[in-house]
Amino acid sequence: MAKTQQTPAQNSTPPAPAEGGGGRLLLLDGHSMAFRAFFALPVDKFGTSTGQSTNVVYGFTSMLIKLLRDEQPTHIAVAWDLSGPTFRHDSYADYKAGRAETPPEFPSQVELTQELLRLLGVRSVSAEGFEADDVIATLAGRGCGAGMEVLIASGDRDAFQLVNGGCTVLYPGKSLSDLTRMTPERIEEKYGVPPERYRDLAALVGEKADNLPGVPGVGPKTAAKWILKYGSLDELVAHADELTGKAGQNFRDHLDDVLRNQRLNLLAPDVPLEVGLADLVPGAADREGVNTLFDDLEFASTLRDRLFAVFTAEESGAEAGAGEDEGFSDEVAAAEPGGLGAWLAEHTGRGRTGLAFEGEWGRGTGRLSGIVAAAADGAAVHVDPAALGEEDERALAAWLADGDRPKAVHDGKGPLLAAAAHGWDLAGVTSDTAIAAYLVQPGQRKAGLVDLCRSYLNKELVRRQADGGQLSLDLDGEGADAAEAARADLAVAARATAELADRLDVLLEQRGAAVLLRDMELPLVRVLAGMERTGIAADRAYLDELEGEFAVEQRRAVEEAHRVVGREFNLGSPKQLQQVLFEELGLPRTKKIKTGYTTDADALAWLATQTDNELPAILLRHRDQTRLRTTVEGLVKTIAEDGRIHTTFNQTVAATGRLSSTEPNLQNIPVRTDAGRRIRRAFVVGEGFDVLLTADYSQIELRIMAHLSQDPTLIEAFATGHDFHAEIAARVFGTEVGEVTPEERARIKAMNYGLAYGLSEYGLSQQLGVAPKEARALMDDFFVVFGGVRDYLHEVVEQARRDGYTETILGRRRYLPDLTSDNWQRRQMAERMALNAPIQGSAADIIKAAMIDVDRALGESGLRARALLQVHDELVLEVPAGEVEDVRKLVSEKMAAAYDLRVPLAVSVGVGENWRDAAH
DNA sequence: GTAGCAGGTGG
DNA sequence: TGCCACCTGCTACA
Repeated sequence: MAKTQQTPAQNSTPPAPAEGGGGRLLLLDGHSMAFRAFFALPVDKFGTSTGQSTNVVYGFTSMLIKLLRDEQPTHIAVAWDLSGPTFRHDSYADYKAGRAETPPEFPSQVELTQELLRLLGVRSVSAEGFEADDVIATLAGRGCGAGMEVLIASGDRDAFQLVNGGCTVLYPGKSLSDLTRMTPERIEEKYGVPPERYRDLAALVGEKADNLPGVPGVGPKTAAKWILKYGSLDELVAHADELTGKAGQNFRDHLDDVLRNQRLNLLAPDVPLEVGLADLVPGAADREGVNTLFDDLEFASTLRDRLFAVFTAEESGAEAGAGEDEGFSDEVAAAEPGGLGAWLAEHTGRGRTGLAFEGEWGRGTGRLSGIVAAAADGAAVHVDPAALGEEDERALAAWLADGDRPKAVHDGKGPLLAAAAHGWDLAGVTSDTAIAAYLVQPGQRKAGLVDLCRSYLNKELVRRQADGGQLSLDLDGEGADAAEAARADLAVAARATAELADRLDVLLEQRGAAVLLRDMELPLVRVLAGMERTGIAADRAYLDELEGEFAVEQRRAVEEAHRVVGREFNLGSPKQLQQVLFEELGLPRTKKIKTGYTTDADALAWLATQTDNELPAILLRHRDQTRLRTTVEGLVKTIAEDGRIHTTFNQTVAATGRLSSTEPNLQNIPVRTDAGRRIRRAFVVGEGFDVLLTADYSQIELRIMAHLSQDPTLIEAFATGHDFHAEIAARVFGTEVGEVTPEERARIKAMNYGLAYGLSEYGLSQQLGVAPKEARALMDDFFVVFGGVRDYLHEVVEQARRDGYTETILGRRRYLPDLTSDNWQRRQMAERMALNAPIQGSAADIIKAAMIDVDRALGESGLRARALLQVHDELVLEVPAGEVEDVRKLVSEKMAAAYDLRVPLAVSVGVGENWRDAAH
């Protein structure tokens, strides 16, 4: 095994790179780089929910991506140390002795990293009895011999001895990704000796990590000076007597150590290996395997994107024409002037056309700067809306609006609004892949086109524009290329959309959700787009006035607080608040949170009862006023030029099937307090209309619970009761409705709503301010009367556990894998979700159906009234004076008839000049 | 500049 | 120790 000793140093005569080069060989020292990764990234910040650390795998992968991208090697190998002893131990028993223990989080990650490399088609190499360094030296020597350019990524300085004109070491600095190129010049500059003498220098200085002590008092400076003077360590030894001073004496005393060091730090150039250079060309990556591994490691998709970007780039470069099964064609024709109509007629007559759009949209409007239509026959055409002749524009508009030309889009509401701004309609959309994917898997975090292609087609969608098509300054005259890349990207997106739509159709059919997409979500897109385009009028002057008023109150509270405490502090900082309340004023501690003790409204209200100090009350007032002011401020900022606020409704966010509203969120405008309702007063009826009309479902979730549980008592309560909560209270407490006290009613109401959330007895007791025992008793009383509800709640969780998902009345599923988790907390959480999802989700189904029905009925009856907002169980419409009664009737009928439950769907309607006054 | 937390609004 | 959202300000971090 000790056959290295007699071989000459292989780096003394570097083979010149062959003419034209024989490729580029990248060699990585696996353990060394993995170790660097471990210390570069905090281990406690990188881990999965199951406790597997991932900082090494992440850092290593990240570094590998950078290397592949920057260096574009043709051959790659990663060398690993094996656990057993090496020839160096045979020669020096204390080699590497006294090393710190490897961190416990390290070994398992080395295995994961090796697994990842295997999946990526990158060879790992090691040899028994040798270190990774020796393997690298051997491969580097062979690479150089074959005329290849060699790159070595290693955090071990021993590798410096391998550096020559054709071999560079990439040495990591503080962060793993900034690798210094150690060329002969750089080494000489840094250490004062050429790379072939680096071993001599290292032998003199020693290597602490390997337990190889050098000459005491001799650092790199002295060592370099000596080596330069005598030419080499061998010559230095021959002239040892000439060295003067303490250092010279030390050298003579420690000569054995130095010679041992020199012997040991020589890297073996001829390790027997099972692989040859030809084996180091990366094989095909196992994408599915990589995805599965990344899923297990809970890595974000950004890392995957970067990884696959370099690997697909490599492959497409290596084997041209291999793109038939992988990825999507980016071929696209430019529309011939005047020929667009003919092209569309020729290619889109059969099958569904995938569409992709470029431009900007949001807040109810937009602009298109590019469209690609990818027909089912494989052909694709690019259209630049700005450069469209009259004839082509007519042809395009007609085709887009043609309901008989089936189309697939991805997240089409924005493009629909943008198209509308150009005067075009978009009809015949038979799939929106963003929505279809949401119906298949509503909980998923990211559902961009790239992610969906990966999940459902096992294909990579590779974009040519690095910035994803964002506008960038054209400073270097690459405008033409950028435009071409943008077209290619759109073509890829259009083809991907079409293919995805087909795949998702199959999955939806299997899940019985195809109808949900076709008859509910897709028609709803148009309704939502209409609401966003219309917006709701806002009274800016009134809001300005309101803001001033709230600001004055806020300042007043700040001053009072400062006066009470005796110094200035930031009332908005929970941290400073804790300091003041609990340390300076010594008030009793509240509930613990991550960062100390809570200062939330409940806690402050409690503190106010515990002390004579006015501060808690002042803080509460300050919170209220601040909140109101920022809400108003935010709203004012979003008023568009037309004096209206155009929110954006998101159809694919809430896991239960609800809509959400952003920029601004108009679904959480205050209503519960007087001050809050003053803000609602700012939402007014717009010009050309006379009133806002609001219509909401009464207790829709409880009605759904009655329907789903089929509890006879609950159903009966809905059939007869006017005051529902009092009705239930009477049944629970065994009294007449008229005798129910307000307190009893409040308790029952809290429980009624809590039931659908999986409320615990503790939670109920907290909310009611009673002992947990009392809450328990109340729940028991309730379930004695409403046994069907208890059975239902129990059964819905059990069924979800069996099936893996819950379902709404219209078959909208929510998958809850955590129902079978070993982790109690996660399982509990999943059970509460399972309890709630069918109820909240069915309510969402019902109001969505109602919105579509109302919209259609308004259109068919020729009324001008229009929907503006949806707030989960409420619709807000804008209505001309002459239509109020018709609309009131139409809306309440359509909403009540949206779905046939076992109990009636009660709808209450209000009318007023503004949103506050339209309440009922 | 960004991410996570605390706190708060709605249904 | 109650479900589903969104937003703002503060703080620590890079």
